[in-house]
Amino acid sequence: MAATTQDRAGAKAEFDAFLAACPSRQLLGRLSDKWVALVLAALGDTLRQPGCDEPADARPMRYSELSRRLVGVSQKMLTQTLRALERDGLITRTVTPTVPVTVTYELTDLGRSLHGVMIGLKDWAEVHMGEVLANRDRYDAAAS
Amino acid sequence: MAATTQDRAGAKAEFDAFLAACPSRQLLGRLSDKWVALVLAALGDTLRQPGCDEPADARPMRYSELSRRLVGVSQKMLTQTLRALERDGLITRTVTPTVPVTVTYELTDLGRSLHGVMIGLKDWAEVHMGEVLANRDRYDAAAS
DNA sequence: CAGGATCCAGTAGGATACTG
DNA sequence: CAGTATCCTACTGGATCCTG
Repeated sequence: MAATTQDRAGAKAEFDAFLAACPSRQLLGRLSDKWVALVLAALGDTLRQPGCDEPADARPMRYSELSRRLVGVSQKMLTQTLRALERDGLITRTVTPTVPVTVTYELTDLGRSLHGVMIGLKDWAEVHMGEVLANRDRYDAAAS
Repeated sequence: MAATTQDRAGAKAEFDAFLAACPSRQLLGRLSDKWVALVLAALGDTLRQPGCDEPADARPMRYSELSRRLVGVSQKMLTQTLRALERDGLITRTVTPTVPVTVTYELTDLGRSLHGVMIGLKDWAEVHMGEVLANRDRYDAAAS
């Protein structure tokens, strides 16, 4: 997944996010979004529920299911994020003409390739939260 | 680095970024920042320069060096980002009282543990940029 | 149910000028 | 060199109302 070494050795990407004009800089900005991380995490996480330990394969999720999982997300942000991810080809949107309509979202292969990174980010935040909190206290105390 | 499986198996974190009130949600929001990703990537990337292939250990970077590497960053954003990262204990700030003053930034152990994830994100953006661009074209064309 | 449309407050973030 | 301080705009993003 994190093929950092390989990338430099083999076919070097012609994109460089360190450069302001590079499209990858803009893409990085797009991916660096709380809701993007959470949506991607949620969509890939469905089968990793308590009880089941194997990642298996992701189950599509409905709009309402996502909005319930991402506690506090506004429908505007959720829709906006989903649209952007769909446009970039990270997720698919499937409309089933039931009454009322059913819409499901699912990771594409491309989205799955990013899922690991996003889970890594989310997990890092959860695992190191305590340490970060302690660091903040120390920093703020020093500035007394 | 991405100990996703391990985290669930072992000591489950008491933080859950899916919950709005959880501090880790706010931390995720902070980390989900273009400049955070680029600063962290830059600080850990110093020894992985062309020519040298081994990651070895990161060299501290000066403020001006960072601002040159992160093309297009404003001093406000750079300073703001560096302060936040320092407060959270991800980087250290060292002032050497030369004339004029020299300030260097370096990853802490905590910062290094996040570096891999951030590099993963940046590299993903660069590697899959072409594919994403193609997906966008297809999406926009379909909405004609 | 799954959004679209609109309004509006808050803030992110650039530009500029100044300092130890 | 490495910032701090201030101003100001543009966009983010929540709240609200409406629809197929």
